[in-house]
Amino acid sequence: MPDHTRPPDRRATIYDVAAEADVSPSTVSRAFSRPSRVNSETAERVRQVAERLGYRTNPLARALTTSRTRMIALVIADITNPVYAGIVRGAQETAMHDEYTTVLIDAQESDRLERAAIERTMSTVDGIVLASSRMSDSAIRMFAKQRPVVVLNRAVADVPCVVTDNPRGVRRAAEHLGELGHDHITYVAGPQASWPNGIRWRSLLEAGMELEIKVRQIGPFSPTIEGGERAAEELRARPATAVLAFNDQMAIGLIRGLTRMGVDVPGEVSIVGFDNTLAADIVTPGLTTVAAPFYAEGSAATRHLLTMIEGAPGHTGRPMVLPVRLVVRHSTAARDRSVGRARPWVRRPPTLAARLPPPSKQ
Amino acid sequence: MPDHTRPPDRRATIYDVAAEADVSPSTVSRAFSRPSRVNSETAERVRQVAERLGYRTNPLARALTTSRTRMIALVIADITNPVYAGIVRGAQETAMHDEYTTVLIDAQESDRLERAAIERTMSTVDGIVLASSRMSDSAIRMFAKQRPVVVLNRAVADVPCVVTDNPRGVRRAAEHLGELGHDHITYVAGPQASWPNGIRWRSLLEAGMELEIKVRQIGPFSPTIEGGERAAEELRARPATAVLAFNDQMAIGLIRGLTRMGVDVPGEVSIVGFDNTLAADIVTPGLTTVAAPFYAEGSAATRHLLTMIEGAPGHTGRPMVLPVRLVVRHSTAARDRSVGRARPWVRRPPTLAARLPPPSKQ
DNA sequence: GCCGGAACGGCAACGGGTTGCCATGTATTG
DNA sequence: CAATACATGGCAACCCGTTGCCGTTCCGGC
Repeated sequence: MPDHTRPPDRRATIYDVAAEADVSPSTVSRAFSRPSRVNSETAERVRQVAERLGYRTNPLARALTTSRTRMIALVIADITNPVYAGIVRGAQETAMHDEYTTVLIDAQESDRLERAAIERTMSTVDGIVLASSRMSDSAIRMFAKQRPVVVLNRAVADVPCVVTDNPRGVRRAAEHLGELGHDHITYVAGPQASWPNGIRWRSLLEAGMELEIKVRQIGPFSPTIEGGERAAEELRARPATAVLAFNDQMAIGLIRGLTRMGVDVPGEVSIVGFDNTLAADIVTPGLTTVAAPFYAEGSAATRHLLTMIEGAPGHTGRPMVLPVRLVVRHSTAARDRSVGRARPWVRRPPTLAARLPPPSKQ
Repeated sequence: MPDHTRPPDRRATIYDVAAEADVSPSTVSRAFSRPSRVNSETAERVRQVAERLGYRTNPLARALTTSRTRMIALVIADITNPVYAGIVRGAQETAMHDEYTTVLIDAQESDRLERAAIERTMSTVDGIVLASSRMSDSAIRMFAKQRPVVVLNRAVADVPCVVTDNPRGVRRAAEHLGELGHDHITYVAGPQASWPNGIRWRSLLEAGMELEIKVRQIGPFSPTIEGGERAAEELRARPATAVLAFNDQMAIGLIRGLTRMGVDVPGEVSIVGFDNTLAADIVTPGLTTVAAPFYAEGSAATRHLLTMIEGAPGHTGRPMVLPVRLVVRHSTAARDRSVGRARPWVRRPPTLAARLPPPSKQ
């Protein structure tokens, strides 16, 4: 016979409470999980005893039979990327509101790590939000078969997805540059494996067609400040007057690289970024950029996941699309028509900003 | 009698594997958790069958008996603060290396939220790292009684702590400013509840004593760019030539605010920040700042926590101290002696950087 | 006074592993 | 060759709740 007298350091269980309140363990269980199923006076007594004994129901034991842990996993590609802070906040607040706990997994931009981490975590969570997954579509679908999954920032067939309105963002950026007199936009590409990178380029192609603006692409480069600086060097060989960068980090790298080369931003080259991270507001000149609603992304994806967990069918048709907006700052300006198209950049003494030190590692 | 023929969608259990491999469930269990306890050929066979059936041991079920979940909680004060990215990385990589999963909790700078989240999570994790906790010492000690806890960026009696060498960082900053000819340093304070804020000010008092530099404090201000801008306004009434800010965000706000007021940084005022966030390298002029080893902090705290979980006694003597270094950029310069002490700031036309727009929300 | 049904509480079988203890068979030792 | 030790594997209890099912009790209605 199990001995349910407990040493004082052990946490109280329903058995301890049951013994003390002189009811059966099942009654204690029901007093908490299905109060309507038990006499209100009894329930009250049980709750009093539980309180006195410091009883808390053990979520693990509960999960074992209900197979619900009230935990969800949020997988992000790179926690050092500030973009994810808002997403995490949105997801976590939404989850917390429904009394779910969020397990954050940082995949460190690695397909392999991402898979391994998910595999280890999957059985302990009720569902998964994949923000900017680096895994293949088929891998994602495989996970989606075993647990509710919502994909963020990417469209995967047969899996519920939440994306931002990349086409509209690109379109707005192109319009803005067009209005400033630019008739040619260079897209500085990020990682080829990145889904947003692909759709941004395609959207630019389309927008260019409609607005009668020529477009071209250079890259891919790493989606970092260093990547942007490398792109600046490449731009030296094939100058441009208007640049759309894959993200803010790269745009900032471009500003730096160009400025250091003596090219005036926005005087000679206009630059538009993507994401509207805090840094866009700090860099000189302030970066014109397409702002995405990160908090709303995390929140929407999580809310959708929670409804799926509650049993609703995942909406696997078209992805849910969230609106974006263009934030105009000082990195874009009217095209300088005095400068010839063929060789617009003249060597000139570095401007103030060119005295910036080379980027140093954090 | 339990029927262990399983529908194909259910995950395989040790019972399925046992039946298939023609051994008892306990042998399957041991084949994974204590391979030495079972014949190597048998173990191999079991593993093969398990592989074929796609068996994974259910961590919840395991936790129920072992009361080890191989999960740890990492509680941070504010995920939108880039400072925590490195800490999270360090913690997570260290945990992952030992096959632990990290549950990230964002307390959103709220004592209440922090407590509630920990309370809900505590029973499902083996230990907790509190990075910049906003709770009271006694609340922290209470949690520490129930689970292994390591505190980061704060010293709490009777609980293992990991801190950075704030005194040395402040000292190095003061020396640097002293060498540049500054004989007076103004400390721009962050949140009073913040432990680092207190120790930084006390360290500055001490350093000032030794180096014969006068010090004073203004604030507290919110530890954000806006807070820094507000501090800049207050500085107008009580000018300074050298400022040490609680963190980089505030330092950047100071640079902005002062520049907009027509004050030259570093010509008229030298500014030093704390943390060496990415933004310190992006702002113009580049921010001189005290760099903390975030990754190492997260890593060290986690490693210590893991040893405690494995049964080692927590080292509750002096906190573990991690080294810092001063990163000199362009926000500090020799004191401009042509400017009078009493009223150093002359109104003058805004410099280039003063054309910056006011800060806009993300 | 009898009957059907609701309210309430307990029993016992799970869920999926872990582990102390014992039984058997084999290897080692004197 | 007997005695002992060790290697293996199975039994069954246990971790801590949850829940289907059944027995009582009590109530209102006829």
